[in-house]
Amino acid sequence: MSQAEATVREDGRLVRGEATRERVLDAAERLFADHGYDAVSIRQIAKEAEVTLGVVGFHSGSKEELFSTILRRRVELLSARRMSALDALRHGGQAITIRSLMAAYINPYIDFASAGDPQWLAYARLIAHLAGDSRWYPHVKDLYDPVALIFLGEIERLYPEAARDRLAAALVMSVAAMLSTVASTVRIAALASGNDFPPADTGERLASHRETLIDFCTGGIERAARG
Amino acid sequence: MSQAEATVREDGRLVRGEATRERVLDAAERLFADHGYDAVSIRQIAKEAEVTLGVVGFHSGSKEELFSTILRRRVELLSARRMSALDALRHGGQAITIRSLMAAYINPYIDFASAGDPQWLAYARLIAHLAGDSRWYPHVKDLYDPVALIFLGEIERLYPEAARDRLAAALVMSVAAMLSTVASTVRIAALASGNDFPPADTGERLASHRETLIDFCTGGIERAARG
DNA sequence: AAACTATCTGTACGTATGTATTATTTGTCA
DNA sequence: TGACAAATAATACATACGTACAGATAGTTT
Repeated sequence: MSQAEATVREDGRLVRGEATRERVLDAAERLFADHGYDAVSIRQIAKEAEVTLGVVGFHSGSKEELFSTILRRRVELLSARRMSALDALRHGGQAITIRSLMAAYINPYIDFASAGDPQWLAYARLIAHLAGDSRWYPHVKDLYDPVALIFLGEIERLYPEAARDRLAAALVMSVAAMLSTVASTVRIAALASGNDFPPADTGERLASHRETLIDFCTGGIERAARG
Repeated sequence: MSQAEATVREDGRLVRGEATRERVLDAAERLFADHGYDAVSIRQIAKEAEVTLGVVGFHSGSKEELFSTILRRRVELLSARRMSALDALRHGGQAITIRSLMAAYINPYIDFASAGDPQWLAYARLIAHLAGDSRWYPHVKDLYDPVALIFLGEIERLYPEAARDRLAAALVMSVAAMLSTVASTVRIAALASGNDFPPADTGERLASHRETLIDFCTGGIERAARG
């Protein structure tokens, strides 16, 4: 198990060792996002974090615990943003549309990923790795499905006549589209320009694809629901 | 480099060693699809193929060459199906629609993945791993982008007023939705049913999501193009 | 200041990895 | 049938891996 659960003390300064712990988590987050879980060694993480090997284990336990910690570290904030956006829709007076619903789900993710914080961008790209590997599905189920289920419920209210598994499939497809937008800005640019490796300013490009993504998911779900 | 380029000889029987080579490729294909490139060792592949360690290297060269070979092995057939479906549209008399276009792109993939051949299903799931890892982008660019670019050209002809990078983004999103449908049948079923791990009959479930997928991509691109 | 404990260093262990190499077998063809 | 080459087996090698642990260090508390 990982030690050091507390984060800040009363005077606001970090608890002893907490800064180190966060450097380790940040480094691991970046590396896992770049290369995936298995291609990254604890020694690489230690070097990236400018820390000795033992420190990684001390602060983060085993490699799987470290990965799980990274996943959990930001999910709460992401889920909270999504839920508060949804609550704003629910109590906004106007009727909920599928577009406003998808915007409430997608915008927090794109906001965090494109705001300039490289760690949030890394986290966003890291999540994209989870989709392809059924090994992480238990984590996905725990961390991301609860909110997804709530949004799925809202979608069902919009299309009461549509089959539930069609809507569920369409939502999963929307999530895949969202994740791929973050993971594949390079491919999008390459396809659009014909050039091989256009310069990578991921943050800006992401923001520029936000509307396209929301439109795409909106139209996709609408059409999938219609049948 | 891998030896044994020939496949069959005049009498139709396999060239000596070719059966072994295919067992190795099949085993590696399954394992890579299940666990990803880095989580699979050459020894596991050898064991799965019921072959000694040296045989893998003899027939398939290095691990990266083996992976590349697996990717290349089926792409030609997949691309050919897509192109002939597109040609049928072009010379079919009727006007091309975005839905028929997406069906031409998606159907061959879903056909292969759901027809019951476990190796094609493995290949289909393997491709889903490529999207998240920029390390394989050069292969994606060589193997899959050429056909994707042709379809992108057709999409542009349908929406001449739409920005090209919006259409490119929408196409990449469609591909992501397609891949996730194969990779995430479990998650779809879990979200739809509320149960944790519904029984996995991936082939059938895949086929049942075909229309939803095509509808989703159709509606998504339509809406993304409209802006 | 002294005792204490969280944090960090350095190193070691056992195992697994990708690849190369050397024998041995097996099929093929002159 | 005998020679040759392709195919398979067996082993070795250097390196990297995840993890554990004993000792040193430095903040904190009494």
